[in-house]
Amino acid sequence: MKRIADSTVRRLSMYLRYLEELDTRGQKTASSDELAQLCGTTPAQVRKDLSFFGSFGKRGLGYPVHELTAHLREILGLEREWKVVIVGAGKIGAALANYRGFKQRGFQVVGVYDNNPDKIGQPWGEAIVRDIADLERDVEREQVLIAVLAIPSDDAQQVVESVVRAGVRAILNFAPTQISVPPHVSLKSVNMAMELEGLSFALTNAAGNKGAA
Amino acid sequence: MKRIADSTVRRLSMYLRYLEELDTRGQKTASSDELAQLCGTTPAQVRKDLSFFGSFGKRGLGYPVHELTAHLREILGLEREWKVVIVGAGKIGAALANYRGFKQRGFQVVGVYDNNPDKIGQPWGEAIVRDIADLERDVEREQVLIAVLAIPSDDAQQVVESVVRAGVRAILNFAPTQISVPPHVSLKSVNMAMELEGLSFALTNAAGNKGAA
DNA sequence: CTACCTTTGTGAAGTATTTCACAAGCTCAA
DNA sequence: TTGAGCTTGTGAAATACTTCACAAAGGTAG
Repeated sequence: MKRIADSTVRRLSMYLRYLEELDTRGQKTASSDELAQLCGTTPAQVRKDLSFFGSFGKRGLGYPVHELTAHLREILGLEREWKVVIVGAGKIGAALANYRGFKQRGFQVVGVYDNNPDKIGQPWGEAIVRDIADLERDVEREQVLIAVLAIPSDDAQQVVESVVRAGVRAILNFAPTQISVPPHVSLKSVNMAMELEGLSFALTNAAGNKGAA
Repeated sequence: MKRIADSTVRRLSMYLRYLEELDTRGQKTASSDELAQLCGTTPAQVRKDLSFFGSFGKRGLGYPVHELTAHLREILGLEREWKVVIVGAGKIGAALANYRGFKQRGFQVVGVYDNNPDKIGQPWGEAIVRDIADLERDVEREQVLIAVLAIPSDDAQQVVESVVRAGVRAILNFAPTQISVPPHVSLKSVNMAMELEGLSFALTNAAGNKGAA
């Protein structure tokens, strides 16, 4: 199968979000045009994105909402549960663990870790903060495949290496630093400073910039 | 001036981060190769990115760390202070307000707003949570140009319209929904669900995916 | 059953971004 | 001053992504 662009995957995720909403409302079909408007893209883009994975629509009618929802879930790998560990019991970690969409989409937080003795053992949402010293062992035993890093930059690479050794295959990094992973591990980084600086740039060099989502 | 790609701006931001580090350590020059390795990109990319804005390097030697740092700050619009309001006094808002890099880079949080009566008036970091009803008036009076939205999806569009009316020109949106802004307003969205689903996709369709930063 | 309207799926065209590759410039050493 | 060794800056090539545009279907009304 052809390589799928990252931008395409992000849009699929967005289509899914709005299809679920339409499905809840009982809408039976949606055209590429309708989806495009909801998601802020173009009809051609919607059709092209979906066409990488099959022919889900009916000409003259549009896409069957409920079925397409199921297809997208499958494509994105959301039919199964993914075990996730959160490393770093700070504010970002808390925001993530709190986030409802998380569980809804099949991401099950099996543990929260920190290296601060004041936090270890404290209750934290439904869980209890564990010692980061146990992270590697736990990840291996529970076969966790996804780790979310919400820790200071200096500790990030070290934790990455530890969880990768333990079998983690995907990492979502909130530390504002570059980290490196072996080729078989997927990595996404979210960097708030970068986003804000992007806005600063846009404001500074304003000359009819259109804002991008 | 030619339009600068979003990806380029993000990399500039990253170069800046590492240049500051090198500068602190007293390193005088850095080659495109060194920067590329630190940032996980290629030397050609570094040179091309910088070349959009001028010739900062010396052939045979590399880029002068301290000067380039200053140039990048200027390019990114970080020489001035930007007033920022945070809308939504939840976990994400807290994570942002807490974030040191924020102030360091010249983003000054002038107010935190919420619509929950239990939160309004409560201390929150160094500030006090204000009533969202006052948001529009305050933004206008203080001439705030940047708003960060950390509120539920349903409220997002409405708040956007309010702050845009009040003069905001850039929005960083953490609500997992599509929002629309007039052409003169810049918008960036961070969507954790989307990132995680991207990882789920990568794991599901694993076939030698290289992890992207 | 036919005519007409709508909307998909998709090659081809058009843009945008990244990578290549190399002339030109700077430093240093002798 | 010259030559060797690096490293930049940049058109051109390659690749990636988006948009176009239209034939092929499905639906519906009469």
